[in-house]
Amino acid sequence: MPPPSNDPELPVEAPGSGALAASGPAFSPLYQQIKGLILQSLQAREWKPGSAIPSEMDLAARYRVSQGTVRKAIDELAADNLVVRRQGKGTFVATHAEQHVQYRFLKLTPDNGDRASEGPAERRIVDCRRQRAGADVARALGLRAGDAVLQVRRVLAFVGVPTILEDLWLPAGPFKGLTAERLAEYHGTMYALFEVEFGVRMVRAEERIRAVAADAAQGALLGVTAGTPLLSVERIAHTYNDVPMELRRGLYRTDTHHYRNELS
Amino acid sequence: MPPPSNDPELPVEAPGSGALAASGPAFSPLYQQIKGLILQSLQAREWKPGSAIPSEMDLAARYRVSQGTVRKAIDELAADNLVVRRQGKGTFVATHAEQHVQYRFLKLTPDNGDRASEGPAERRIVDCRRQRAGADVARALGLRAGDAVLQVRRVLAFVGVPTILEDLWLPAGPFKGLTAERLAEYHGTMYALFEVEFGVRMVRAEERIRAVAADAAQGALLGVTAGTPLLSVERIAHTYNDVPMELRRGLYRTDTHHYRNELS
DNA sequence: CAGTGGTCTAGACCACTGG
DNA sequence: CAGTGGTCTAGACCACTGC
Repeated sequence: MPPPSNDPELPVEAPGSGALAASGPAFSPLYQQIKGLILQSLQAREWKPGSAIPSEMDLAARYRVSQGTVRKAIDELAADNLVVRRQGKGTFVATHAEQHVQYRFLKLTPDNGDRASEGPAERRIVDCRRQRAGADVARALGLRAGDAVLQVRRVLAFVGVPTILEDLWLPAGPFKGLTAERLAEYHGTMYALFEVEFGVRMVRAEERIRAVAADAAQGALLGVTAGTPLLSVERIAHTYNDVPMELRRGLYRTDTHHYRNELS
Repeated sequence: MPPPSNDPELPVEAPGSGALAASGPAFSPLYQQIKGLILQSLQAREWKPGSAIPSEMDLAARYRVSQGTVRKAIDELAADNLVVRRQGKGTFVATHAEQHVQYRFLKLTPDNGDRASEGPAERRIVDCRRQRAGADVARALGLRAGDAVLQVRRVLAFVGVPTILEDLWLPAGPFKGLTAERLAEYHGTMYALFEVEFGVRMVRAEERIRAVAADAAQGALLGVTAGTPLLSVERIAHTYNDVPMELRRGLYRTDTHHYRNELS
């Protein structure tokens, strides 16, 4: 088979033939384009979280490229945690539910032992209300001030000790129908619920961490005295295409737990 | 060319031919073995930090494998930040010096703008002494309690504001001759100095983060009142082969800066 | 222009999974 | 056993760098 040869179903081809305008089109390799196409199918929920996507051979046939090219595209999707490869079985759409790694975004770990040894966290929904976004929340979520948002407040406890106090803000549109009851009923992480009930899959997040002093109300909920140093973890979680879909502010007690991070 | 065909210079071949004992040898692909060989050369400083390693073709010839196999090995080394690829130029041994990313392991960022906009940190060595390792330090560094270690204390300031107070412990052996003077003289990050002066290249680190209250002495050095919440960042940095070579405990002011982390 | 890493293909074979 | 992802090869061509 001769090189790519502009087949149907293939998007534009960008390589450097022909005179280029200033700040040229910036060559994009084939496998990147394939990655983009697969990404579109993921966003469109053509394949559901947890289920298998077509085999590399099938995708190669669909896009009229070699298996190796599809492979490289999937390699990157797997590196981005959008997809999970399982030898002998297939490639699966990543999911927060049923994933070995529960609490994928929670980096708090008990000082001795791992999180698994603690058993599941005990969760208590303190509050869940609909309100209008302030300037900060609106900016973080890409909304306009005054747009409707849902605010959730909850406490997580480990082996009976309240350890995390979290406030979440979600855009009201995509999460229409979320109530304290549904949050309380659901068994599994919040992000799993978002996937299953609202079709919103969180893909990436960034956190800003600070040390703060607990105020009286926060102290009461966490069982510490006002003034106790706490870790403030402000997180913005994104769906596909880097669209922000959640603002979360956690206050972590760090007397028996710590935030663990790997650098390389 | 027929498959691998057991040439000289190649290490053992593990594939699944022949009867295997219980808990079998666990098949190791060729490119992993090549990666291991290149890693050995890196550790042996066969190629110095910042200089180029042989081209993929040369390495393929040296190890009697195809270019693609070398490529995959180097891909992983690059993903581990041990090596940097530069198209058209070659593949280079990664280095803390002369690296675009100054302060590769420092995740503290000003609340507005990036670290570059602040200009270089002002560094002040408070102390540098030789002492015996306590139990904690010994355990972290893989030494025995009582072994000689160097302790360094310093303060980093940004635009005139003292922001970080750090205590470091280093095994005395590999860092023989390190003094406050040499630390003060050196222009560049500490990890660059370790590379250049002592041949110790830090490759990976893990951090445990907590919120603590400043005591009087710490507050004085950082210009805050006792009791101010600070981020406590305990880091263990490793050289090749996951050998721990530094224990560092930083106290970060987070009134104008934050610890930034990406999750995926 | 030669040399480097980067992309793409095609085909063979291996390891793992499940029926 | 067939089907999947994983490895390895060989060769062609492309994009980037520097002389």
